[in-house]
Amino acid sequence: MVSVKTPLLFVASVILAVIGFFVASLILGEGSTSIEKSMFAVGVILNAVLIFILSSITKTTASAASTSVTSSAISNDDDHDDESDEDVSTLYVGNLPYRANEQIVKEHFETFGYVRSVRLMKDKRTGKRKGFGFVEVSAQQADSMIDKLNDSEFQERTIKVRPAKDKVA
DNA sequence: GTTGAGCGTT
Repeated sequence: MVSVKTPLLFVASVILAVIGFFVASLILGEGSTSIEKSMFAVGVILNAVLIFILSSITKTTASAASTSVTSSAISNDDDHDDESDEDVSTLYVGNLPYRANEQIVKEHFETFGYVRSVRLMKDKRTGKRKGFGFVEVSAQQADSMIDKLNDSEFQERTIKVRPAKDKVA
């Protein structure tokens, strides 16, 4: 946002400084020193900064409409996490075997209902699975799937299935 | 290549 407009401010300041320097040469006359001309140019730069701040505040308000239009065009999430169509609820599943991947977990959950997506949490550094994850299922079948899958056997382990905290649509 | 209670990611 600001980082995009910062080069513009720099270029504008330089241009205005050059213009201000020559304007100062005309106004102040031949007897003026280069310091006086430079001070005039500094004043022009400060004006440019002030105009930039005011315009940025104005564009922040004005860009709200254009941003909403742009964001609607940007928000084309082609991923599998598009929740705009289905009514899904996220389930927390814990005590998973480390060797279980997302595909086998999804297949196991699909035996009891619709599964939107499966995300098994991994360590950010090593990338190894941490033994729990989140499964987005149909909100209509969520309670039924929890009842069927919680404390059930999966890969020689008793998994825990509960409604996920926070991020609930 | 190991471990075992846990509520995360863009």
